[in-house]
Amino acid sequence: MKGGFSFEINKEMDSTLARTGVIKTPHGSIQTPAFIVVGTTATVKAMLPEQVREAGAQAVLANAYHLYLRPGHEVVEQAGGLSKFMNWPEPTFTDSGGFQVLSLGSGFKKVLAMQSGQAIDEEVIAPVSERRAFVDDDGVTFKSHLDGSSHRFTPELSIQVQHAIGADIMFTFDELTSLLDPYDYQVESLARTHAWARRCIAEVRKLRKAQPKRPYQALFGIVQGAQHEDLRRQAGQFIGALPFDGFGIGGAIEKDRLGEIVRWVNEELPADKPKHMLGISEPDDIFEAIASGIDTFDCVSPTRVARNGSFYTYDGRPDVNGARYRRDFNPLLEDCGCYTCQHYSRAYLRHLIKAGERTGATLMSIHNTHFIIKLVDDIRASITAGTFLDLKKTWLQRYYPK
RNA sequence: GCAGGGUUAGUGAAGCGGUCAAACACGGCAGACUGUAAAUCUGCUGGCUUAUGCCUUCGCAGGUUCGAAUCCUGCACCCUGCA
Repeated sequence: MKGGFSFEINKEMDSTLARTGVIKTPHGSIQTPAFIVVGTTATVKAMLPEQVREAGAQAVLANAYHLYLRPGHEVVEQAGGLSKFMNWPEPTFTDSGGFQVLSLGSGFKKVLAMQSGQAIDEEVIAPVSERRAFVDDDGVTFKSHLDGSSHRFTPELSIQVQHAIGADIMFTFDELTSLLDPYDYQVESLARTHAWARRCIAEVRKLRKAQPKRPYQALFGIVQGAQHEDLRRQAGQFIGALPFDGFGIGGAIEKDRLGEIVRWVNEELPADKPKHMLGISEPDDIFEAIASGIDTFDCVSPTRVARNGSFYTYDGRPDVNGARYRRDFNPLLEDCGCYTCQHYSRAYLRHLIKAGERTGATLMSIHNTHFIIKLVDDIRASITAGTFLDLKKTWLQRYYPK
């Protein structure tokens, strides 16, 4: 226990790296493995905090870059911190803004999906003239997506912003590369991310010393290295040797090799600290990540996809906009315990989404969030019961039929 | 009754002799979405289809022309003025 933060492992599997545990933070505990719902701008899009809670969420992850731009991290600080500001009295995380190095930089306007074997052409990396984020060794210059104004993020500023926002768990400022960046660039970028990790630690020490009465805010170091085993292991060793409270595994990962890559990293990282995987939530990825030692993970997908009409079922992820649902008065998923499925039909939800009614986004988000959290709850229970591998096999066979 | 204006694909609306199966918007259909520039984006949207291909379409009927959604005549309906 360090100032209200701790991680305790309850059950470890023999045959895989999967485990259950509890992360304790000043705002409460997280039973792991856990899906952390994304609330980028201090709100889970289209959902009230009560609905997020009722869907089973234990924690929310917001974004430093977005809150720095609007409303300003100092506003969140003055409000009493993220939890109080957004009326989410449970644990919170903040991402460092590292993702925006890619999404506004070389990945600007590009699909950042973790697909392998796709056609590789110039279209996949944004030309420099179109980018809104530019990296150098000291930091990143962003052009705001809101008004085009220039902003400079450094590891120090990211930590200052995250500290002001007041999340229980912060991440180091890292550079997220594209899978398509050449090896030489991955090496260069990794060195930069490592230098930044040290600077983040120095900065957080300074802030803790200056404000000793604040609730403890944990800092997780991020491991990069793309799809290269040597780089991933090197990164795991380097970041793992630094005094972080936990770790984030991020960056470009070929979907098919997710489990393998996470295993490399987790073999290098200290086993007794929590591991967060950034940006995943597809069922197969969830099973792979957890089997490879991941304790928590976050993703925009369940809520983003919900707003566009897709909903999770045990048999895949169809789209309610389909004409076949026009007169389908069944719930999205039979026997689903979520509020949406208890009260609304596919026909109604299809109508709401088609009509652009915000309630549609809300109800769809409730279902998808509930579904993914329920899946992770079931996985957690299966690890405890020793049936994880059975669940993994039967669940995935049904969801992804050949 | 007189004088103008109008009638284009599911809807609205461009086009005003050939390059028009007909811009564009919406709607419809299908697909995408993995640390949220995402209530967004992409494709298709007369029929048949492998098609640089054929067939049927621009109120209705007829005509001019090598060629008409585009010009002329008649008819039908709608709108605006004046009666």
